[in-house]
Amino acid sequence: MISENRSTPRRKPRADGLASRQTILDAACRLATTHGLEGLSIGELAKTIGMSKSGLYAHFKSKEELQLATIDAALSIFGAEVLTPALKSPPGLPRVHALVSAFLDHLSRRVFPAGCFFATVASQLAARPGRPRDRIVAIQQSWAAEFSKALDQARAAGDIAPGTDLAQLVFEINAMLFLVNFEWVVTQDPGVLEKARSGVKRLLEAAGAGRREP
Amino acid sequence: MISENRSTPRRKPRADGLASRQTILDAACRLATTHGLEGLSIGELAKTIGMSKSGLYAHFKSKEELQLATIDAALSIFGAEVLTPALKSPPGLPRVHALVSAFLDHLSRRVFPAGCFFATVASQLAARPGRPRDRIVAIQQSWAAEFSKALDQARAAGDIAPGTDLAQLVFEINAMLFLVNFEWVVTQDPGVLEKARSGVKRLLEAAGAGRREP
DNA sequence: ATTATCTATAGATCTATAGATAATGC
DNA sequence: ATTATCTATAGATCTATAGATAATGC
Repeated sequence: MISENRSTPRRKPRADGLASRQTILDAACRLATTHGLEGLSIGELAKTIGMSKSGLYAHFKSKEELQLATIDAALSIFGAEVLTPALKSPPGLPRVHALVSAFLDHLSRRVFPAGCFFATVASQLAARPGRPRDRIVAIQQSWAAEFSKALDQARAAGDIAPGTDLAQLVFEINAMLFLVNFEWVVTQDPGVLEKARSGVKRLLEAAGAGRREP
Repeated sequence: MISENRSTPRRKPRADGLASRQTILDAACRLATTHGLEGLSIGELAKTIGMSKSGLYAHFKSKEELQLATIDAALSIFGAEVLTPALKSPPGLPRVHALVSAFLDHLSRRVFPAGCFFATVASQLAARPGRPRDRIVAIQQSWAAEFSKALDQARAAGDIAPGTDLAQLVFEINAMLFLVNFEWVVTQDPGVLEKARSGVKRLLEAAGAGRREP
C-alpha cells in the first residue's frame, strides 16, 4: 500500500513544462508591473509569449492561481536581485544602507520594466480584498521587517540613538522608497533616485546624532 | 445668416441631465478609488447607480472621456475638501502644516472610500501612457507646487533656513503622505496617520533649525 | 394649442475579448 | 501543448420613445 493516496504527482513534471511555466511567469511579472495584476489578461499574456490561451491556462487552475504564482515569481526575482545581495552586508547600519541602495539599483537596472513590482501591485490591490492582496501585504511587511531588524542591530551597535522610534524610522525610509519608485516610473530621471538616497542618508545621520532620544 | 454654423447647442442642457451626469461621476470617483480608472467598467457603474449602460454612455463620447471627466470630478471634490480649505490658512509654514493636516483629515473622513483618489490612480496609471495619465501627473505636480510655494514663503519669513533644498523637502513630505495613504487603506488604523503627522513635524523643525544651510 | 425639435434615457444588438472547459494531438 | 467552443461581459452603436422646450398659429 505504499505510495497510494498521495496528493503529490506520480512523476515530476517534464523539464520543458517547467521551463514553459517559467517563461509564462517571467512575462507575467513584466506585464503585471505595467498593467497591474488585475489588468493582466491571459489572452494578452499568451500573445506576448506566442502561446495559445489554453496552453498557458493549463499551467494554472484559475486566474487567481496565476496571480498568486506571478507574485511568487516576482518575489523570487526581487529576492535574487535586491534582498539576498543586501543581506550579505554587515548587520546594522551598513545593512540599512545596503537595502536602500539595492532597492534603488534595481530600479535603475530596470529589473522590472516599470519600477518596483510590489509597489505598483500593492497600490492597486490595497483596496481589493482577496488572497493576492493578502500575499502582497505580507511581503511588504516582511520587507519592512528587514529594515526593523537592521535598525535594531544598528541601535544595539550604538550607531543609532537608544531612544529612537524604529517603527517611525522604518516608515520614513520606506516612504521615500515608495514615492521615489513612482517618480522614477513617471520621469525615468536618475536624479530622483538621488533624492531618496540623500533623504535616507540625512535621516539616518539625524537618528545617529541622538535626535530621537526619549 | 446669423447664428449659423455654430457648434454650441441651441438650448442649454436640462437640469436633470446635469444632475444625472453628476450622479454618474460621483459614483465613478468612488468606484475608481477602489477599482482603479482602468478597472472602472461602464456596466458595473451603470448597475451601481441603477441606470442602463447606454443611458450612462450617452453622457460621454468614449470610455476615455468618462475617465477624464471622472478625474475632473475627483479634482473638484479634492479641491473643495482639501486644497481650498488649506489655502485659507496664512502663507508660509502654517500653510504647509494646513496642507498636511487637510490631506490626513480627508483620509480619516473617508472623502473617497479607499484613501486618496489621486495616489491610487497615479500608481495605477504611472506606466500607462495616455491622456488620463498625463492629467493625473499634472495634478500631482500642481499639488507638489503648492508645497513648494508655501515652503518658499516660509523660507522668506525666516521659518526655514535660507539654504534649504526645497525640492528635497517637498519630496520628503510628499513621500510620507504617499505611503501613509497606502498604509491607511490597508490597515484603516488612525495610528498610521500620526506617523505621517509627526514625521512631517520633525522634518520641518529640522529645516527650521538651519540644518540645511549650504 | 399645435407642431416641431431636442434631451435624456432604455432596450436591442454588434464585435471583441474575458476566463474557462472539453476533446484531441504529439 | 493545441483547437474548438462556451458563457459572460467589455466598449460601443442604433433605434425608439417619454417628456421638456421653443416656435408658431389661433
